[in-house]
Amino acid sequence: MSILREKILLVATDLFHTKGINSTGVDNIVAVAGTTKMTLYKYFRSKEILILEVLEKNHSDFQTWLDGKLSSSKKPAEKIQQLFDYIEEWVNSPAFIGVGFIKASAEFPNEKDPIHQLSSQQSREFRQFISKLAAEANIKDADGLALQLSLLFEGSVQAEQMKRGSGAVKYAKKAAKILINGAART
Amino acid sequence: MSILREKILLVATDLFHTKGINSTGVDNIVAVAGTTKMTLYKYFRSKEILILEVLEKNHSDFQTWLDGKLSSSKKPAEKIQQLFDYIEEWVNSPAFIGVGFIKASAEFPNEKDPIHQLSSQQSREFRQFISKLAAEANIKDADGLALQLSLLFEGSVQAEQMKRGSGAVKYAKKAAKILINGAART
DNA sequence: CATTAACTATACCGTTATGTATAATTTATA
DNA sequence: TATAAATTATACATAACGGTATAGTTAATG
Repeated sequence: MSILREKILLVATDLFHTKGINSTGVDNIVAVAGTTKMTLYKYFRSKEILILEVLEKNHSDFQTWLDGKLSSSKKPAEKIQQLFDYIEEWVNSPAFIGVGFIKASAEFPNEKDPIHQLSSQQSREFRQFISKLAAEANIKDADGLALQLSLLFEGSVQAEQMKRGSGAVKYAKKAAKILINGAART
Repeated sequence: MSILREKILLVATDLFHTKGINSTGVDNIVAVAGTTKMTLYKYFRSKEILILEVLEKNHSDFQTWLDGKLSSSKKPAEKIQQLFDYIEEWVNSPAFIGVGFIKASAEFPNEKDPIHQLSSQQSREFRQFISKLAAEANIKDADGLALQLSLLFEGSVQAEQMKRGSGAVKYAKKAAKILINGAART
């Protein structure tokens, strides 16, 4: 609702990705967002809450975007085939800055940490999303294929983080097609 | 050479992985290592230098271990096939705590940062190592296959970081075999 | 116009961070 | 034992961190 709240979320998202989460202070965020700490703490009780909300927004935004893209294909078998086409489009878009739950799990390695737990949950949700696509395409070991495709996905994002413009997704896409076709035959 | 120097490197490695790099202070390191800051700063000019040395030791230790394992196989075609067997052994060993350059690149996203640059370099070196294995096994697109296998590797480590004992490597191994066999036929 | 809500400005608290200065103390070695 | 090197102990400097308190200011709304 509030314009400032949105702005803070937006700026935090950007700074977290370009500078790292722990290396981004709230002073830094409010300065870039053009507001003050009082306003930030009015909308977010703590920095941890802010981080969690940023993660949630990122993840739901991506899922919404991906759902929209995939909804154009009617046949399930086409959907899973096109998954990496859209991932490639997304990763190679100028707006791409990384995947929140991958970075967050590295900065908050403790499995008891709420931030780590949310990251882990989002990673699992994405894998289940792929598994559902695979199951609808009548692939027998849907979970197994989904796990493999998620490895390619996370590996690609990791590679892109190491070196922007690495072109890793192109090869991930090729690998994905091979794995999907292999799984479909069983 | 110095016993304290080794101890500091060991403790820093452990804390960086279990708590994160930016969340681990030098006070914390020296307390666990049973020494003082003066000694730490005698051996390492700055925390950044310490991080870089930890990364270098991690990487060379892993490469040395992997080289040793692979040297038992004489035939090149066997080596690339066994790569993920050893990766699985390594990831599932109790001593496994993660891959330094993956975490470091997440905590230091700026491509100009020396820590990020070293991470990126180590990731590239590992990929080239796989590529050499593939080339020796007479695989045509050795670089392409190496990239794909490295995606599976980094994705697996990422998955294991999200949830310890995920069993992701088992499926990465299966995927690797499919991709290797597919590439070998070309 | 008056009231209320949203927002800014600024100073501050306590803690922790990296890194250094200084002096005392242990350990090794000639 | 005398000397030098390694290590400890401790205090400190400086800065940044997350978070709060207080007061002032703007903007919307009845």
